[in-house]
Amino acid sequence: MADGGYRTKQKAEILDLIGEKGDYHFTAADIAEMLRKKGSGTGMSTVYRMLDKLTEEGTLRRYVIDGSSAACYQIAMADQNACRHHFHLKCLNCGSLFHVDCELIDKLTDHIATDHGFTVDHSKTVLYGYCEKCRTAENSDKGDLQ
Amino acid sequence: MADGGYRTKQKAEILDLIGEKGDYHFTAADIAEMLRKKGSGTGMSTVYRMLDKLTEEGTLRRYVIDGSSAACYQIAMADQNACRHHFHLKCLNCGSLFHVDCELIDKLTDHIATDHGFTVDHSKTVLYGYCEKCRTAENSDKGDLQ
DNA sequence: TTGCGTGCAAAGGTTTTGCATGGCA
DNA sequence: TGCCATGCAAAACCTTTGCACGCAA
Repeated sequence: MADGGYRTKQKAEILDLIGEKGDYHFTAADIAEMLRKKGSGTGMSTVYRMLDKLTEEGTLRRYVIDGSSAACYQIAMADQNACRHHFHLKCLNCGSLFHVDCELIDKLTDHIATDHGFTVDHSKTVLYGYCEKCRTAENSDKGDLQ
Repeated sequence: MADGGYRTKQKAEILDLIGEKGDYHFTAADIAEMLRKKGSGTGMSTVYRMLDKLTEEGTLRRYVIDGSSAACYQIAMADQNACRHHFHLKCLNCGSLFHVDCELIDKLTDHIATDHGFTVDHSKTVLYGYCEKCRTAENSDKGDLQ
């Protein structure tokens, strides 16, 4: 952890929880709640300050998913290349977020860059649609729960 | 305007201002300020309610650009059918929205549906990144101006 | 000891909601 | 006349900030 500052209990706890999340995304509130459940007295502002710092350092990545008000964080993959094959699918019905590794996205990215002169940033991009479970339900029930 | 409700002065004013923005994006606060400058007494909640409704109708598209706190809106020009083979590319730097027709999107869509069990809705999906003009600028100037 | 890190509470900004009133059809 | 639309203010939310205290180095 490229963390220049002091080593504190709170930092360790937060980093631990982030590690637990692994490849999965989380919000500041998620971390705060997990801390609370663990009996830690760590406050909201500390969580935000840590997440901010880690994001600036490049350890985390921050993104805002359309529709939700709170920002999501996720461990940043080591380098750009690792992230190139990674994209996010969000179900408009149940709200699930899927992480998919796929080489086809690479082709698409290259094509867009080459033929359309646009560099796609997959860390900021989310594909919206309907997951398998909700695919059928979509037709009958149009109630949006984002 | 596929607006099922009543025709009111406020609606007309807001739609007018949105029209003035043309292809360009704006926030709720932008609209509110423009209204204020025009001497309109239209309130914030009315603006939000209109933007919400127009977004639901598909007339507008809503984005949350990473880093900024307020949501952006922009006229969604094309209809569902036209958008099927259609990418939306939004530049994170200059805010331009590009519409790109490309057969590769079909391959990607099919692949995701078949192999990942997820139906992508392209009318709701925007790929974020940097356009040709901003691509070089991004490297030299890392200061985010969203 | 130095000064970063933390906790609490308050402030800030954006968006939503409740409720009474106003205006369109 | 019915019912949607509006305005205002308050609330809800997420996030940031100020300040005093605690703790790592």
